[in-house]
Amino acid sequence: MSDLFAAQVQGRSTALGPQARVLHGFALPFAEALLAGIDAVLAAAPLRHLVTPGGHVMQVAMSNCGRFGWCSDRRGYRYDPNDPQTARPWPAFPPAFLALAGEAAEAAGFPGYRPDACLLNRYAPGTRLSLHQDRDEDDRVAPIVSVSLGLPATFLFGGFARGDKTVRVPLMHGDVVVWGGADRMRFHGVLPVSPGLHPATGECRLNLTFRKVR
DNA sequence: TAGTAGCG
DNA sequence: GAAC
Repeated sequence: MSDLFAAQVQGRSTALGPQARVLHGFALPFAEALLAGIDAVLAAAPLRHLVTPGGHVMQVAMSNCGRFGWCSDRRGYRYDPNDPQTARPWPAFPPAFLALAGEAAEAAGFPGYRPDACLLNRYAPGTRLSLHQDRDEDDRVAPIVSVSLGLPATFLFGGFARGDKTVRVPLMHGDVVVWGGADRMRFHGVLPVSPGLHPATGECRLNLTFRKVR
């Protein structure tokens, strides 16, 4: 068994790599505040389906909050301080977002985390996100903090080339995945979400992905 | 290659 | 899962 992917369970966390881990249930105490924050963000910056540079409509519905928002269109991927749909700045971080992101990062070995962007993803049943790298940030060392809410999903965590072997990580409501440093540029994705009904979110999975763009 | 179609 |  490879020690990189050995997935050693230590209490309520599972190692996916030297600087990548799953914090099981870490966001549960924050869930109510996070969901309220999501509602507020989406009221100002509605979910939308972005188009990839290849011209395909993404299955995941997205929005953003924070200083920068991740955007995609036929011209490429980028971070924009404004919502292209409204020409207005993205909503500020709800306070609970920053608290959770900082505490989760610290628990995973990244103290002093100060994200400046948060991508909101909504996965309806059947929705997937194909394997990719987060490579549009200037800072490629600061961790990604990914929070799962609602319906469960299977996270794919791979290597540094698309074709590398992937590990399947079951993620439930309240789980947080943190990867940075040497593991920051690993490919990752999400398998199609199975239909279901979750008390917190209804018929969908919600994901918050924090990044440090600058 | 933040995706799909199409074949084994 | 490989090819595009």
